[in-house]
Formats: sequence, structure tokens, C-alpha cells
Amino acid sequence: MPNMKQIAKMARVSLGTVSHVLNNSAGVREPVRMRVLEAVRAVGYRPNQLARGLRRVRTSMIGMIIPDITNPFFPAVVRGAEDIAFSNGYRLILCNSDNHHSKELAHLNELRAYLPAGLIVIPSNFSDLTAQTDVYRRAGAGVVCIDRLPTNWSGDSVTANNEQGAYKATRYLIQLGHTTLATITGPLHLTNATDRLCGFKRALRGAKLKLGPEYVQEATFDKNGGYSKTAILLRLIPRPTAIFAANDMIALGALLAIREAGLRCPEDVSLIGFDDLDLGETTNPSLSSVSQSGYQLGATAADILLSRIKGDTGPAKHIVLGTSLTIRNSAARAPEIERSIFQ
Amino acid sequence: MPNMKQIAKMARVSLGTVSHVLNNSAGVREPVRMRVLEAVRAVGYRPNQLARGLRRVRTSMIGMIIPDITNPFFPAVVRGAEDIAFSNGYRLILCNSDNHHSKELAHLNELRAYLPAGLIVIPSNFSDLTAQTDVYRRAGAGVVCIDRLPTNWSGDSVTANNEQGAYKATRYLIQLGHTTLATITGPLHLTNATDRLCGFKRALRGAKLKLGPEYVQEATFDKNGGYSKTAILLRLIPRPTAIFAANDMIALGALLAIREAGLRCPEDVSLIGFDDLDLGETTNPSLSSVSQSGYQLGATAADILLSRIKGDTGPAKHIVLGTSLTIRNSAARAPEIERSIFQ
DNA sequence: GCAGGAATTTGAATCGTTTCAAAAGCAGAG
DNA sequence: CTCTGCTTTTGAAACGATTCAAATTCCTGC
Repeated sequence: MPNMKQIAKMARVSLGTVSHVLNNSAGVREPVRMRVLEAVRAVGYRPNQLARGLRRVRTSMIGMIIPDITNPFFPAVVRGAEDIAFSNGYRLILCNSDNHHSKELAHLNELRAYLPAGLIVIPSNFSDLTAQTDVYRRAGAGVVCIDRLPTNWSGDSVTANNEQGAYKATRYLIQLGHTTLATITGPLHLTNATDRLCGFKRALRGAKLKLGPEYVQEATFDKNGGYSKTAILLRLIPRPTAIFAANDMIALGALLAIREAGLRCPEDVSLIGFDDLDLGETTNPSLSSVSQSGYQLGATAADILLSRIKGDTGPAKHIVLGTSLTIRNSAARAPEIERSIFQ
Repeated sequence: MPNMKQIAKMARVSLGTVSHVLNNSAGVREPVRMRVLEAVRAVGYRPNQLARGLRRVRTSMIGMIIPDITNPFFPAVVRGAEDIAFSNGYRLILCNSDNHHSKELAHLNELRAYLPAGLIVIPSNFSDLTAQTDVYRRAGAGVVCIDRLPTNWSGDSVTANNEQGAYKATRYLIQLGHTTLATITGPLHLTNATDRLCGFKRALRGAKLKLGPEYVQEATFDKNGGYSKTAILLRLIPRPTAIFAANDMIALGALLAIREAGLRCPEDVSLIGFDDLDLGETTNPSLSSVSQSGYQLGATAADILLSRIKGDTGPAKHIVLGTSLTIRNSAARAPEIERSIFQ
């Protein structure tokens, strides 16, 4: 591997000058600059990032801690972050926390030893992230939380407008004539889950609809969660004619449970999900869902991080991305007539 | 940030001794060892990975270059690799190449500056990877290719048994009575695509079935590719009654095209995919597919890499993982009667 | 109690960069 | 020709570990 010393010798200059050329850090006369650049090109020299990082006390790496890349919502988030990072000369170190306190902590602690320029975290909210990331902030590294926020988080953040998205979805169901609604929320210690529940409730209040607490079921953000909680909802009397699922994986499980209960979606039960994953297009019926851009989430977080790295010390940024309703075939008009006959 | 010097002072020993304790690299008397460990615990010291990497000329990072994390097959691969890497103290740097020559090259070149212990690559096959990774191998870093292999690749590799998987799928279709088959292959410069085509052809030969070249369509590995090529296949006379799609994304596009042509799957056209992605369970009809474990692919690659890092200099390993056929509802018996009437 | 060999421990060099104070070069004014 | 104030360039000291030869300590047997 070629190093700076070789470049310096080839260009007949000192180490310092080579460094200045490489970093534009001091006035170097054009002919000298050219000699150095020429030598760099000739041997295909690239600065050793470890040496540079060691000296600068900061590398061009960004730690990204997410729950699980295998969960279909997260790849787009990672991709968004990687695109922005890479095109600015930064690389992503990917860490899966599985929403486990101990793994999140382990990643947080071990990443520090690489002196990353920053961190993008989808927090599990089982650890006090503010305290845990303090050592990063003190070292001048940025920390951006996305998708959901730890309790009391006062740093930079990027989230979707979960409340508004849920509100739109629920209002849409109400406009279709549904009056007996239900929702399957995500784990309520996660802010995106509680925000979506708030949106759901606001829409209900707006339509002066009341709802027993048994119509709100908390589930994990996956197919199993959706399946088991839907089974419960479908046994309620009166049976809900519309379900707002807090994400598409839950909705998928709900679809399964509805079918298994001998009911049809959307004729008997309407369903709306959240996230608008690709797989929602190909289910039967195709899934109406609240769209949010995972890519934008990741990309925006990386943008903020880069601005912090470049020295922006302004107040914490809280970016909230918009949502939109994607209407497909899983929600239809309420089955007025049948209901009046059967109940 | 605490450093070794502080630990040395606290434990009243020299730098060298601290290092020896941390690396078990020399006999250190138990009481001394304890003193050092105690100091380490007291201040939460963690060795600076940059300094360590600089000195050792190798870090505990593994570069992973994949086409696109957003493609539903790859997250499991990455997860498998990350799990094995992380539990052995290694971290993954994730790079998306988009199958672009230039991006793959850029990642290859720039990663080198971080002195990774190894590379896991899903190659685009647009660059001469053997030459491009030579600098890594000369530096003692391992390079493992997975999923598909560059032409003339003689290094370590892990792939699924693509030929066999395709053979199983095709033979299954033949056993269902289909005689007019078609296939949509992936890009034929990728070995997994050609291998799957070989398996398809072998099954045909085994059943003494002949096929015009127009029944073999090459597509990109995505929904659009599947959609457009299926449209072509459905216009052929005689129309194929069964299609083997080289992956599930292609199959998804095929499903769309079949429906759009006013035909039914599986009554009019049977369909089998490859990869057995989760989304195949929820399509209508659910998708029969050849299962391969992306997780295993990634995990095995990481295992091999770690063994190389630990010093295994044996001959190149070529691991081939098994496949199995997951039967759902997208393939059915050939429509014998209708065919004889209509054609 | 001591020599000799083995087991520990130490100290200095090194990895490849950045950075900063100091040195050198240069141009213009007197 | 010298002095002054710039602009360039240099050299050495970090950064925080590892490693190897050398120094020290510890045992064991006599």
C-alpha cells in the first residue's frame, strides 16, 4: 500500500505539503500541487482512513442502529441513509438491535471505539438513549433519532407525521360509513405507535364516535401480532366493520385472520395499514395504507448528520415528514344492510 | 475517552503489560492481570479500534457489497452475515452497488483505506473482481463471493444450488402434466440466472420435451422484467401453460401480467418462482417457489471469512447450499381439456 | 545463598496521518 | 543591498494502540 511518505518523496516535497494538498488546508503553489497530485494518481494513493481518523479523532463512518434489516420497512431507510452518506464520502456501519436493550447498548458502546462521525438510530426505547449517546455528543459526533423517539429526546430527529397519517386513514374509514371501528396498535412504548393511536382517536372524536377499550388492541409490529389480535377483535359484539392496523405487517396478519374467520375483506371487514410496503400491492385484496417514505427518513437523517459534522451547532432539528393515503381495495363502504339484519 | 496510558498508570504497570492483558498475548501474573482488568472496568475502557487497526494493519470490519438492500432477497443475507460477524466482534460496512460497474469499483477502492479484515461480495460481474480484489488478498484479507460468482472466480464462495432448485421446480410442473413450459430467466451474465436456466433445461430434457427459443425470455430480476416478458410469453402459440420464473420478483410481475391478460393463475397458467420470499405467502394465489436461505448464505460467508482471518489458508471453499420446493397455490395441473378445445 | 533458566514486565519503535510552530522563500519598499 | 511582511514549505510532535528485544523478577536445584 502506498503511503504519504512515498508520495512526498516522489513529488520531492515534505509530508506536510502532501497533506495540505490532499486537504486544501494551506496555500500550495500550483506547480507543487500538480506534482503531488500527479504522484497520487501515478500510484493510486488513498489516505489511510485509520491513521487519519486516529489523528483527527473522528472518522468518516456513520453508525446506523436499526431494529432488524429483515423487517421490510427498514431497508429503504438504510438505503436512503447510505446514498447520502456515500455520496459525501461517508460509509455506514450497520447494526441490528432486535429492539433488545442489551444489543442496542452493546452496539452503542462498541461503535464508539471506531470514532464514527455520527450515529443514526431507530431507538428501542428500552435504554436511556440520551445518556448513552452523551459520550458521542461530547466527542462532537452527531446523533439523529428516526422513525420513533426515545422518551425525553431533545436531539435531532426525523419522523413521519404518524398522528396525521393515522387520522387520515381513520377519517377515510369513517367517511366510508363505518361506525364500529377498531385499531391494532404497535407496542405502546414506541412513540410511532402511540402517535398513530392518537390520530385514530382524534378522528373518532371528530366524528363523535365512542369506542370501548376492547376495540383497541396492542400488538407487536408483525404478522403474528396482527393475526392474534384480529382474532380477538372479530369475536367482539358488535363486530368491528373496519380495522386500522398500525402497520402493514399487522394488516397482513389481520387479513389472514379475517379470511380464516370465514369473513371477507373488504365486504365484511375493511382494513387499512400503515407504511405502504410493496407487498401491499400484491395481497388479495390489495392493501390500502398510509404511505410514508422510509428512504426519505434515512436520507434526511443523513443530511442532518452531515450538516452537524460540517459544524452546524444550531438548535435541535425535528423534521416531520408528511404522509399520504394510498387507496387500494382493502377498505370499502360499511356493510349497512347486513349489519342491521344480523345484529 | 480513556486510553491505555491511563489504564497503565491506574494499574501501575507499563503500556506493554496492559496490551498483553487485553490480548492474552503473554503470560501475565494473575494479580497483575486483575489489577489491569479492574482498571479497565473502572473507567469503561475500550481499545481504540483505529489505533489498533493502524498498528495491526487490519481492523475488525468486514466490507459487504451487495446490489441493493432494498431488493427483498438481500436483507436476510446481510442479517446472516451481521449476526455472525457481530457475535465474533466484527462489524459490517454496508455498500450498495446497484449492479453498477463504477459503484462496485468505487466501493472496492475506498473500502481498502479502512483496512477491513475481509470482504463479502455479491458481484455484479461487470468488473474483473479477481483483479480488483487482489490487493485485498495480498494484504491478507479474505474475500468471499456469494449468491452468484464472477467469471473465473477461484476464491471462496457460497451459493445456493440454483441448478438443482430450478430442476425441482420444473420437474414439478412437468409432473403436473404441463408440456408447454416457458421460463423467464434473470440477466444471463449472472451465474445464478444461467444455473437456473440449466436446471430448467435439464428437467425438460429428462422429460423429452422440446422448446422453441422464444419460450425462454431473459429479464431483469424485478417485477417490471417479469411483467413485460410474461406479456410476450402469453402471446405465443401454443401459449405456455406453465412458467418458471427465475425469482419471486419476476413471478410477481408475471402474476400481474397474467391477470391483466384476462387469464387466471393457476387455472390457465401455472407459475413457480425462486427465493421463497415472505411476500409470496400473501399474494393471490400464493406463490409456489424454490426456497433458499438468504440468511444461511450470509452467515456461511461470514463463517468462512472468519476462518480465513483466523489463519486458515487451505484451498478455496465452494459451499453450495441446498434448496427445497415450497408448494403453495400458483401451480396446478395442466388444463388438458381446454387446451385441446382451443388449440 | 547463589547460579541459571524460565517467566514476567518494560520501553521504545512503529503504523500513517494531521497540525502547528518555525524556517525558508519571495516581493516590494527604502 | 537590506529590511519587512507575506506566502510557502518543512519538520516534529502528536493520535493510541501493538510488538519485540531487552531488562527484570521469580523459581528451582544445588
